[in-house]
Amino acid sequence: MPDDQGTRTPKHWLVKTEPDVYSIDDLKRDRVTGWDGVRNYQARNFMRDDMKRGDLVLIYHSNAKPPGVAGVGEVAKESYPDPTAFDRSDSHYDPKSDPENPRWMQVDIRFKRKLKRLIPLDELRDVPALAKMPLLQRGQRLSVQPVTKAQFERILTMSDNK
DNA sequence: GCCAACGTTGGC
DNA sequence: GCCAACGTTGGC
Repeated sequence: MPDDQGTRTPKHWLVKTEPDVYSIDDLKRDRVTGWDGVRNYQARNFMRDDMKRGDLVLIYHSNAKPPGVAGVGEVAKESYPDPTAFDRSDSHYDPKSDPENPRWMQVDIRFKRKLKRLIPLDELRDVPALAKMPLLQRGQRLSVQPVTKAQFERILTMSDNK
């Protein structure tokens, strides 16, 4: 039986953003934002096929000092074409993405909350229960990735219990 | 700023 | 379909 006939259990995700470009504070200010600019097929497929309204999302700051999980959002709108791919003036412009047959898709993410403190990457690495997170696998660079409910909740605990 | 690890592109 | 060259990611 399909698990999403109105009773689908929310899934959990982690998305990366460079805070110099777009931070958790920017998301807090905007309340909802289109998660545009993703130009990796595997990440796109997660957004296009698997991210559903109400899914919970860890917001991860990459290329930061330190890098780490900064907050929580939720999927506010499911997959639709990424308009930046059609915009010649945008740094993510892709001439191969045709509005008639869009190559790149995005979801909208709504701000839920900042963590009480940023959980640095180093600290995540120290937790055995998180060892299998895609984020912690050597060399991986996926900017949209699934996490398990247990991993998600564990990270929230790390923030809230100190 | 460096560079290792990836992903994509395009010639063949 | 191979694979070298190139571009990007992202921690350090």
